[in-house]
Amino acid sequence: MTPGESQFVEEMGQFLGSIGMTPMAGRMWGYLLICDPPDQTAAQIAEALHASRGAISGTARLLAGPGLIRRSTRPGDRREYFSAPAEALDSMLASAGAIYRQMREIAERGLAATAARPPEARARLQEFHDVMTFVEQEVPRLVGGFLRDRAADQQRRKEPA
Amino acid sequence: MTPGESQFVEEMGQFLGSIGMTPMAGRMWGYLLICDPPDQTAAQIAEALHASRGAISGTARLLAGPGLIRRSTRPGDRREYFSAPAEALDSMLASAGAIYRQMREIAERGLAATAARPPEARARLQEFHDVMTFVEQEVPRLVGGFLRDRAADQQRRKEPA
DNA sequence: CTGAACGTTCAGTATTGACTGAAACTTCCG
DNA sequence: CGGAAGTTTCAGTCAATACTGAACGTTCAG
Repeated sequence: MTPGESQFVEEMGQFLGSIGMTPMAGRMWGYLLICDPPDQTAAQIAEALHASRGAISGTARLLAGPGLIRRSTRPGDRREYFSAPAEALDSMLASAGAIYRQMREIAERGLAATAARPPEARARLQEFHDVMTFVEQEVPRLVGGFLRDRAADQQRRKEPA
Repeated sequence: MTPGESQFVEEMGQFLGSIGMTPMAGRMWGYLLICDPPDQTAAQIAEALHASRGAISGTARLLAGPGLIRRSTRPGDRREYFSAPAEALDSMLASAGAIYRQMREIAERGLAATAARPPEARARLQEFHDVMTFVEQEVPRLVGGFLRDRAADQQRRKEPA
């Protein structure tokens, strides 16, 4: 990796670390976005990131869970290959959607807990809940549409009329 | 606070804590969403949350920065009042937008750092960048529209034709 | 079967950082 | 000018947790 690439990886680490994931998850995800070839073994990643194998193993589970990376194997090759495929963006934004869902659910429990209160005391929480509900429904739809359009564009570029 | 309300506050704390904010920020924000009256002094909040005044002070700065809460004063009253007004939702979603902006910026630096690479090696990062750019632009617009419609609805309810 | 390569697990470590509580600062009243 | 009420700041403490590195389990080659 060039210094610039290394800095990109590190920035991804810091950023994802700052929003609740581990720094290593950010580094690994960032590295898999720019590495060549796109499929890398755990050992390659560990060396590139100067990290222990244990950290890679744990982080791989973390990222594979929500579908941010893909694990694949090859016939006659015992090693496991990791990659950050294009579909991962769907997964990533779905995870982001899960955040909104959680907030909506918390708001619902809060509304239940304040059921005895006068409406004006619950108005703020109610609005919070309504906005979360809206976002939870509409944002995935919006982004899904964008991804579909984009995929269609690229298809069209390959097979021009 | 009833046990149910207290649990809601705690859940907000855990949740915001899990996505990069401090637990105290979540608790304070949650409490301000359901407290009565809606304006509370630092001392009242500290007592309700069983927290130190120092923690409230620091957290108040943290939340007031991105506009999640409002600080207000009253004539003849040296105390400061905090509240989580409806406008705060705008601010909150704007902050969420800031996350997408940061990711876009990081992606742009990454693209710059990999400028020498062949296009297919940069495709994943490019797509990531494009999606972030789209989300950064369109999500605030979408939510803004919802909030505007909602405000209009409530206005209409107050002044029926 | 032996040994190597690979992956996982887990105890230990080191760092981060959230919160406390006391001290300092500011503002207003008598 | 005291003094009280409110707020901020900051050093210290404590818990959480990200990562390391070694031991273990597993799969395949010779």
